[in-house]
Amino acid sequence: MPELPEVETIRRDLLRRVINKKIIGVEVKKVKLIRGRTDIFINTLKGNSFKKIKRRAKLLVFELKKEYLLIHLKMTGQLVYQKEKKIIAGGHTYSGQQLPNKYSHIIFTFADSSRLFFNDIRQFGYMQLVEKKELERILNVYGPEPLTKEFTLKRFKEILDQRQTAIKAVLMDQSLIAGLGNIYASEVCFFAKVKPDRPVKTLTEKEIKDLHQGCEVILRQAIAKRGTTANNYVDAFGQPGNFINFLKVYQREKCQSCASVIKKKTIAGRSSFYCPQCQV
DNA sequence: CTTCTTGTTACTGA
DNA sequence: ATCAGTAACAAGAA
Repeated sequence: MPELPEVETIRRDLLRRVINKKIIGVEVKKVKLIRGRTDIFINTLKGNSFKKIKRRAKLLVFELKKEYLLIHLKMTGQLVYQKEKKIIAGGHTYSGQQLPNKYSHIIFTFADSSRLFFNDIRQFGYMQLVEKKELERILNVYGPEPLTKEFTLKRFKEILDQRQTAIKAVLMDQSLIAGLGNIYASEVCFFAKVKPDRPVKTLTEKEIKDLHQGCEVILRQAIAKRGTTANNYVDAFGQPGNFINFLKVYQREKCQSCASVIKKKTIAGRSSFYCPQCQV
């Protein structure tokens, strides 16, 4: 499930490969993954090029000459970049995984014959063209980016203030804090030694401080390890992330710190993992 | 066959 | 009007 570290990894992977390359082909195999009109989508992208790639929460923003292409991977979306197919002896094509596959729903071809595949098993992800005004309206709904300096302890306290719900629900709410999903919200709670179902109003000063610090520490570590492949996430080169080896509680059977059996409980409609020994 | 997976949103009720 | 909780979406794995 791509969350902030996974989406950021893809963004950085793609930066040097696709920026300013002319898009010469746009193949749409599944119209439902495009929000808005498909003909406008294709006509706008053909001959265009990406000037910048930004990320807000889990949303990728590709800046075109005039408009913006939004890409959300939701749960099973992949963005995989491949250079021109190499033909080896015997006529077989060589590449890591053979693309396109049956889940490659949208394919961009660049002038140098390299391609960008949008794969999505469950077809929840989407691409959408927006004008600047609409972009601002969409991005304004998100809470602060946890890896920027606007995410101060003071701001975090303001976000928690007066809230009548569990800490993990707050961490996962994109309108309050941008980019954390089920995996990293669970890991941040472990970092702060706080049970995910703790009502926000019962948190101590130190716990709040640790939760705030945990957001930054966990996300930075996860980016350094190129994200978590718990299911089918891959980076822009089709490679899995390595942070799964560093997860403390998410989908673990035993606590990586004290070997207690990890407990599982549904919070805010999502399965939450925690150590009954380490977390209070 | 049933159950489980999760990001986002529409909807419901307080 | 605001906030919190939940069902629904969808398709594949076990």
